[in-house]
Amino acid sequence: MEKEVTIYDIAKRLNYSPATVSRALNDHPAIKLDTKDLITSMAREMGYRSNTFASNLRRQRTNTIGVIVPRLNSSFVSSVLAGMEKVANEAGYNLIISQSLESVTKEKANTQTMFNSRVDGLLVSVAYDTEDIEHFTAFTNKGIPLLFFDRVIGNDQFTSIVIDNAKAGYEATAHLLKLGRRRVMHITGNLKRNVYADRLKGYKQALAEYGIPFDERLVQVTDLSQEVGVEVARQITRMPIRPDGLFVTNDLCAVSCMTTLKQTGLSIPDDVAVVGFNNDPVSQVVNPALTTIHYPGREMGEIAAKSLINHLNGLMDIQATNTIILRSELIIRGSSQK
Amino acid sequence: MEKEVTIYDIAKRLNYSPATVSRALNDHPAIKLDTKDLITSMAREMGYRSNTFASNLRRQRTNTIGVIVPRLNSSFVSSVLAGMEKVANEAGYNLIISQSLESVTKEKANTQTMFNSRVDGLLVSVAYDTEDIEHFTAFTNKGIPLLFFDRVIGNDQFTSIVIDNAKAGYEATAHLLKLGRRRVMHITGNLKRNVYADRLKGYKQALAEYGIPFDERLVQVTDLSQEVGVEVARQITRMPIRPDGLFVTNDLCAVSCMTTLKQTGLSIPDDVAVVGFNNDPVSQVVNPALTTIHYPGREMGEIAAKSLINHLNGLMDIQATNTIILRSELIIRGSSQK
DNA sequence: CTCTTTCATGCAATCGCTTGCATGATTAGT
DNA sequence: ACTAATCATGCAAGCGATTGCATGAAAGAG
Repeated sequence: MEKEVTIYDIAKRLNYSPATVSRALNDHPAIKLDTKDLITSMAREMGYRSNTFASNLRRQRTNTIGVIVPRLNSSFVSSVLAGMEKVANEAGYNLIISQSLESVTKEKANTQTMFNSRVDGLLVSVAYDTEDIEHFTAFTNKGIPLLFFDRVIGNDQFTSIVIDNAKAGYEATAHLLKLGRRRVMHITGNLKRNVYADRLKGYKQALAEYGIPFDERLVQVTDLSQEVGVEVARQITRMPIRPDGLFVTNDLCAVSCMTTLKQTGLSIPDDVAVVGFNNDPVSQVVNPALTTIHYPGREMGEIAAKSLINHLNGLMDIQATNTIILRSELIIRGSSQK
Repeated sequence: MEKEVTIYDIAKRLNYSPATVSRALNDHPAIKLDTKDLITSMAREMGYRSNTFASNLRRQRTNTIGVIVPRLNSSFVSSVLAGMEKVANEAGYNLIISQSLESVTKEKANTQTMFNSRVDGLLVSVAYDTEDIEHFTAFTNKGIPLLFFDRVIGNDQFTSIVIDNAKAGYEATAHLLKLGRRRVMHITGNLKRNVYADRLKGYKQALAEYGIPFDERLVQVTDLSQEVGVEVARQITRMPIRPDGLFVTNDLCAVSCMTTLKQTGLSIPDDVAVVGFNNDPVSQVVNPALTTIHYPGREMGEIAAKSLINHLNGLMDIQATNTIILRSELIIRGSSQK
């Protein structure tokens, strides 16, 4: 176990003061070029590594961004994180990531941890049952920037990055209606979450536009799990008048529903045309391939991280921006159209 | 923007010394219970939050674990991370996560960052093209525990957490042979990686056991991407004597290969029986469902994190353990057997 | 050749917390 | 009642890097 090398060691060795060493290492303009070279090369030679804590302690900054997501093991979330990590890493920031497991309680605990870790900023996609945002006020009080993505909180004081969920919901539904479907069922999640509420809005709007009365029995609020898909399929087969279209706001759930429907002898898309959401890898491999909404996860992650970092570096003020909307896209595949 | 509360503020307010406050907050046995209560409640009242940097700086410890994975957006990796996060969080550790994007260069950079961030320990799954492990010696020199999982480096000085890839490879292949298949093709990844080398070993062993000569033309080393799957399918259709079995060491690749084969009119499993690897969600939804090896990602993450943390807390010495092998399992589905 | 700038560097305080050692106050032991 | 042991707390020295201000030397001005 070697001893840790500090700027004092370098200073002593070269007969400079620690101050000069510190400045040289940070490329301070007041230091002669020769000196800088000398110091940096000696630092390398001695195996110096800067002590982030001492530095953070002194400058009151951490170069760390906190990320809170509902769950880590989802294809969408991992794309988002991949995007964030890339951007953050390039900008010299670290990411500390935690999952709320869809519970506010855990979300609050995580928020507190992030707060204590003194992250420079926070990126959040809220849990399934988050209602208020009090646990984030600590951040705003301290002026720590906070940015919501995907699952956002409808609140003017925070910047959000989302797709136009209403438009996506509209397009998904309109697509089915355009194909002549008239009884379109809609399976979605907790309507407190913007993403689901907005998609429902789009669904209703499309119905209205096609002159079809809204039937609330065709809308089901669920947890969008794979089990729910199976359950819904069973219900459908038992219904006296079956829906001829199905818009599920999650691909995994849509797929499990679709395959169950197929097993019971229904034909996709003839009997029921299905549209999912997210463009999860499964949507492409299922048979027939699932029509879905492409959700730009990676881009969302990149933009979220970039916005936050730009703000931190004073290049941009996210307070000024209220909402950033990314482009989403309907991808038509075999589950809705031959 | 409020001012930050420190233990000095609390001390002054209660007429104690900062030392006592510090001890009380850390539940030190030498402090009277009354005093502790008094101090903790005052801390809460004043909105105190401990300064991790000052603390880390002083104790030379970070309570942070670094994780380096090849890529974030894979179903397997996200399960692993989910497991790690859960365990780490419960034990009061933070995770800082970065991806090598399958490049040693980036892996080295990430390693350096982790080193500078002074993580207490490191969990690594190496990149596709990592050859040597010199970039990790800095850790061993400093006595920072290092633990490899999944993609490990065959080196005695490090602890590894893996599944028995040879056994899994054997079972996958033997399954196909047991079904009467005689020309089993094997699509795999870089043989420098233990996971692929071992699976190949298992493949060979099964062949030997069934008295089938090894034919190296039936083994292809690829990057296991979805494109490769398509490519391989094309090759197969062009082959004069087609394989009747296919063992692909990645579900996504297997699935894209399988669907392409189906498109060209071949029947699965009649013409070609397919076995994948990982039990990725896609394996269940594809038609026919893909026979695969269940890879316990979540468990692997949990065990990796737990082992590291136990080691850090002195409850266990990972130096003593060389390899931890998790149970994997062949899941037989329609792609190999009706 | 003297006086003012400019340049390169050093001094020393500071960030907030931890901890070995010292100390005074209780309590226990005989 | 007197000494020893125990307890609760305080003192002060760090941990390593940063930075406003000061300083001595070199360069430029007249």
